[in-house]
Amino acid sequence: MSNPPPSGGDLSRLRQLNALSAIRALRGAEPLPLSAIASRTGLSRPSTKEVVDELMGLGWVEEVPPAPGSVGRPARRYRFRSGSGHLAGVDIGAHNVRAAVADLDGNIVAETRQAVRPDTPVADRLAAVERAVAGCLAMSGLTTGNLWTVVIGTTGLVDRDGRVIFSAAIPNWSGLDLAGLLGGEFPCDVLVENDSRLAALAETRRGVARGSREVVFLHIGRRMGTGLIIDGRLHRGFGAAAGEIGMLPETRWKSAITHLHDCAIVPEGTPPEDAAGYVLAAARTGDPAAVAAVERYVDELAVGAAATVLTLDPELVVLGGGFSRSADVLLPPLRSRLEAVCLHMPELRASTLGDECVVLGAIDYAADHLDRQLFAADTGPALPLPLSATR
Amino acid sequence: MSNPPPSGGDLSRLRQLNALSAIRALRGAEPLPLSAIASRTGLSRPSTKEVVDELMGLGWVEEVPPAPGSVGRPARRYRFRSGSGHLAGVDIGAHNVRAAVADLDGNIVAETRQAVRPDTPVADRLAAVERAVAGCLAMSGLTTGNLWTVVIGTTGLVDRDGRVIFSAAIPNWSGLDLAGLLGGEFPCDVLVENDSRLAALAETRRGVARGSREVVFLHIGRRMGTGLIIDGRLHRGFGAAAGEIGMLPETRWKSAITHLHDCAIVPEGTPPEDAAGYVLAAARTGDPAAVAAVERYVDELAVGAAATVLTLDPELVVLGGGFSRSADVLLPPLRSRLEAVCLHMPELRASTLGDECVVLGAIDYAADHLDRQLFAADTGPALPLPLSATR
DNA sequence: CTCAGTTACGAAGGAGTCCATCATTATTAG
DNA sequence: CTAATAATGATGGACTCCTTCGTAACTGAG
Repeated sequence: MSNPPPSGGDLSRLRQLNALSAIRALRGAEPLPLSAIASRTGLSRPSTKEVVDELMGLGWVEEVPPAPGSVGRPARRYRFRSGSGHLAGVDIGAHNVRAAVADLDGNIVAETRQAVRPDTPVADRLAAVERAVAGCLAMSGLTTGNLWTVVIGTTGLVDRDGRVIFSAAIPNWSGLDLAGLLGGEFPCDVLVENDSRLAALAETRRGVARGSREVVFLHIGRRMGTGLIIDGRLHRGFGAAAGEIGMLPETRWKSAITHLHDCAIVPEGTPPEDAAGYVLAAARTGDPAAVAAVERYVDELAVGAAATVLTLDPELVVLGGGFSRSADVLLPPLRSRLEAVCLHMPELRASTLGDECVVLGAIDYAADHLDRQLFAADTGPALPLPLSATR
Repeated sequence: MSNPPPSGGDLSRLRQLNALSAIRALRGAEPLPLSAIASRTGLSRPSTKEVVDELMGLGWVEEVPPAPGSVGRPARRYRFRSGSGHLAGVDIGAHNVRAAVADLDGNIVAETRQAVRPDTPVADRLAAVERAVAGCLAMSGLTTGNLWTVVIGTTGLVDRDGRVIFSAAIPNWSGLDLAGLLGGEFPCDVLVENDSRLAALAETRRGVARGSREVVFLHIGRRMGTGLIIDGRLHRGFGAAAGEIGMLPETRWKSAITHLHDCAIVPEGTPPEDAAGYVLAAARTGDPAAVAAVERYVDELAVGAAATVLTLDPELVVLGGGFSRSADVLLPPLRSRLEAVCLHMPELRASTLGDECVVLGAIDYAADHLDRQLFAADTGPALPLPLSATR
């Protein structure tokens, strides 16, 4: 008997809604005087005062000194206490384990990186995760008790309980119950998500896709993957397998990289991980063999990209991943391939976030999680949260 | 300066929320006594009474005679006045124009069909639309004034303003401003949507996909198309071109039908539109040539289906359209093709709604539109609606 | 330095909504 | 006809929000 949500309700519920409304007005904004909060929440001035006082009592909001220099009595200013809690984001890759800690507004306060190798044992990799987070906390004078949410990004498919269903990039990673293993280390929610999806999220929040609600993030590198933003939110799919267009043989995504690796111009003895970069660089200078190899590579890339774009009809396609540094070489041919088949051609842009994009996306996902807890319109009490304990 | 929504607000806003909560409890349910409404809305009994009285005054709710046969004072019962407004759905196809009128709960009260031909001039087709709707209204003793929303479904791409961007099935249909042309005929919102999408919606509301929030609807027939339900809602895409995977040459969707048409077993002189049905029927009896033709057809169908499924990872794929009557023949080979590539295999089901599915979907879309107007949490006044005028 | 002008603060009174409680009423079972 | 049952209707109290008005603090001109 899952009743439809109460949604309306008590007087106290109204107060709660107004408090959330005030938080929403204050989040990520400059310190605001009461009158500004009032106009943004639609409340009257006295009511706003009462709400803000309550939020100050709970530790959600703090007062800052008034701004001088204007005529009239100076207005008291308030701001969201973004430092009253913190979020951690982790990126577990084959070669690196990155971590970052941010405040509740998503501003990064510390960041660390640990080098690992693809064959690093699982236990060591997990230990590296803990060291990376501990390092961030130490750098910012925090403890795990200050963390409200931890988000882990990793390669591979992750089910909704935080288990790695399948990962090709890290040995023995498949089947690992990441949320379970790391959940014990932190006294808060620990969420696990696919890395490409988190990167996609970061692009819509602080990257080139800011403001777009329908975005396809195309991860191009030694492996290819996609992250989908639909209606402004991460799309996971029913079985957490959304965006796996590369499984379709017709896309040839798994073998596409060979067009770059096997290019004749690559000097003998180049390490395999550098070959693609070499060819892309050569193509930029106009080397005919390199250009031809890139064209063949993009031919393959474009099939899966077009399938994704035709299915979803996004506003924007963002190129990310290791090869996105060579976007100037890749974008024009990709654009012409897509234009040939797309009814509605999306914009194409290259990511500018760099290697931290997954960690940033993890932080953004944690912030979203907080928002969901706070603003879920149809849930019961939403306000207390850890704060009541930490103040 | 689009302010973030007020979301909280006034006392009257709280009353409004509670009124909506009561409507939600009453919608589509049996007549309910006050105590049941109270427990579903979370309100106290006296408050519920007040809210329901107000809703009766506005015409949203009506009282029905108490149910006898139980001990104690009989409880007054209330129900949503689903007949206080009506919704119209229209399906404009190449061969038929269908219309239906339903009450606010989506129960069909009248339905009509007009035969047209692919080469019927645009003006005549539009006239048929008006006759079809007028017929429904006449059958149920209504006028256009009783309509709260009209939804038109049609083949082709439809932009968000209700213009047909492109349609291959109906000549001179491309570029037509359907919403503009038909909007003048009705004193209410007129929405236009792609027919496959509406069929998909109908499946999730009253068909085999009821209860699923991630659904791919595969329209198979002389033309192929898809309708996507993501997170329980129709996905249109940024440029209204979502689901057009058939544009990708690798899917060969446009030529797939020839495998059925050109099958050697089709008797000389069979009209083209019956050839496919003949082959599918023959395949059911085990005719080797027919089975082989169907296999080849499904080979082509499966590529686009797999691309859509891999991109979205739905819970369920519904086969609809003319050929879905032959689902027993088509499903097994399609299933094996998908299982070969899908990481997470969705369920496969055949539609059971039949030819009215687009009209039903149009009605459901109209009901959704009403819901959005009513329950949009973040909008200002939501309650008045046409009722205040019609009571 | 003083005073007018401006802007924000704070308190008081009023209105609307919700809740808990209790006496009353209508029906069925025996 | 009486007892038991279950819903109704009315009263008073609590809470939140709004409007209004007098007061406080700061700027800038004379």
